[in-house]
Amino acid sequence: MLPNPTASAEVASGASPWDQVADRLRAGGLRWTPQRRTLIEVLREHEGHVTASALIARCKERDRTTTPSTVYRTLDLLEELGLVRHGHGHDGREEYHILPDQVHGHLYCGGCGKTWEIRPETGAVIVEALASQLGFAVDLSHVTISGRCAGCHD
Amino acid sequence: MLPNPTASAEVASGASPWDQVADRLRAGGLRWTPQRRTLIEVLREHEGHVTASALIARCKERDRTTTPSTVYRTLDLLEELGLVRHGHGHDGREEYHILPDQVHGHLYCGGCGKTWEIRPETGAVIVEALASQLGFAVDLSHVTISGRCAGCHD
DNA sequence: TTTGCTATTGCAACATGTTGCGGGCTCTGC
DNA sequence: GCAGAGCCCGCAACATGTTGCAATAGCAAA
Repeated sequence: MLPNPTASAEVASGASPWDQVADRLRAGGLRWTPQRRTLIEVLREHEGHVTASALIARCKERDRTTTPSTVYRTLDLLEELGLVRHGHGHDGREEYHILPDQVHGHLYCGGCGKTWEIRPETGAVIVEALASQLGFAVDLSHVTISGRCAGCHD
Repeated sequence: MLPNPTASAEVASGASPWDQVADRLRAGGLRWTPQRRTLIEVLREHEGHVTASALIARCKERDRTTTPSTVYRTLDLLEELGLVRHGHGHDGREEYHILPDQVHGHLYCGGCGKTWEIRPETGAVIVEALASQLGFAVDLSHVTISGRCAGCHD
């Protein structure tokens, strides 16, 4: 593990955004609790997307007393801090994008059940189409678009 | 409104696709029950989109003994018959499109909370982008895309 | 260290869907 | 119009989220 400099100004290269969570919370008059620590630890172990229920399960492994409402509330907080983003899978269930580096959408194939990310170039076409035709600023990351992939056409 | 070209055979003028439901069910060895009749009656009164819970509530008004599981199961059946299509609203809750004349997507504005339909021309751009770049056949009707409308930009 | 403010937790209840099961009802064949 | 076959219903239990409330516990000031 890296040493933890906890710089208040800019982050030294190599530091993880998670290291600052405690301070960022306290700076806002919020609190650093064992339950929040547990969730952060779990999130550090993941990348990409995780369902809410998977996160709850992992938290329970570390702390048997974990309750779902606390996890959901903490995730809301982390979303406000920009550390996660929530979206909905093809079936409407919640999914969390961890440390979203860039906004990207998702495709779900009803044939094979796989999920793909929409590459920025492709996403840009969609965003642009809705922006120019309707003046609508799309947040592609919120939903999973369904359909059939190239390998599953009829 | 356009006439509805859904069925392969022609529909006599004035006839509603709902009139054929009973026969179409029986033709498949399925049954025409009071619970199904109630739901059909409710669906006839609606157009466009309805949430599942709204349908359940309306069914309960007509028949106090309505149970949710029956409604959901019947809606699944009707979806197989092509009379409704389900999708997910911006919050992941189920929504049903009644008598979908053409596939269309939906936009939800997180600012004002309104929902718009994506016009076929606009939808075509999106479908085309994903088809040509990824070979992915999008079903736009399944999800509600979130964002901010022209009136709600910052 | 102690004290006090109040953010946070865990519980309980609720909302929305899903699923397995036993008994009842629809339909068909006679 | 009766009886048999099996589709369907309602129930109960569960899965996933959300919300209100009283009690707890973080944090900072004294």
